[in-house]
Amino acid sequence: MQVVGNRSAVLLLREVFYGATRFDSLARRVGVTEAVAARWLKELVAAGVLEKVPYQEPGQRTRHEYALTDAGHALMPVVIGLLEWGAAWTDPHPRGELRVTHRDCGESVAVEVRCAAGHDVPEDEIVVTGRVTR
Amino acid sequence: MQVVGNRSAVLLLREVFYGATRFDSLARRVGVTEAVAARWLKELVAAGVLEKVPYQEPGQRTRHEYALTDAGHALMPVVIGLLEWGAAWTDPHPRGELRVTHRDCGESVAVEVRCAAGHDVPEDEIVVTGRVTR
DNA sequence: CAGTATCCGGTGCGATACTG
DNA sequence: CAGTATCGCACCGGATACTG
Repeated sequence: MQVVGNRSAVLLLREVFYGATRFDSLARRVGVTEAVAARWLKELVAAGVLEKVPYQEPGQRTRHEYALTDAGHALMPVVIGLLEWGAAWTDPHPRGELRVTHRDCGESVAVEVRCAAGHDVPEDEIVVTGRVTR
Repeated sequence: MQVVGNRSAVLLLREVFYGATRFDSLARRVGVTEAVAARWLKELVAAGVLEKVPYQEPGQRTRHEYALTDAGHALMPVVIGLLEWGAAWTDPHPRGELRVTHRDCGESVAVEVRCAAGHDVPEDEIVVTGRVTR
């Protein structure tokens, strides 16, 4: 929650997932000031979910882009789940159709809960153990 | 993000998922004051992810418990995904082993990204369309 | 057990301005 | 394009006290 307990941070993460990589674009798309974007990007880098990758376009000066680390990629199911939930349970299609699809077959993707044995696990078959109900 | 952009709110949601239902227990387990718990529980009820259900134990006075609505249940994959991520990428096992398992087979559960055609979708096969990269 | 009321310090963030 | 610096207000949330 230290990482993801903040609105702006999650929104920034989402934009990187969408494909935005540059500071300016991220700040504008999330709708925060540069100061705020700078702060949370720094925090996300410190938390190890984003990293600044330098790159060079021919004839251009060196730039760097924000990219997901392994830990960041591992968070994407959560982002996708949130996306899905928003689409299903909040006001419909704020603007413009957004689609998340499988490149190879064109079908839309969704998150599912499955067990290690491969079963689809409906929520009422989930058991949580090891925590005291004080 | 209005619903889930807040640390305490997500933590409260998690505790309900874990099985806590009563005000007192929720506040204590999340580690916030009653005032804070009251505020976010109210917000979560207003957002339609929790509801207060009255119940009666024989010989006891009427009480009510907080329960997940359909929208709340739909958020659980996100909570589970967060749980999983925390277990995999942050400091290990803060205290006490917590396990999330499939009741029918005992295997641990995880969230997976799949497409409507049933394929497992690795992250690099995910395509996001319909959003301008300004 | 289930909250409500008040006080008050910390922080999130917008606005604005400036730097390489 | 990629930030940093400062100001000021709104809001988050702890401590404490009180109610049904």
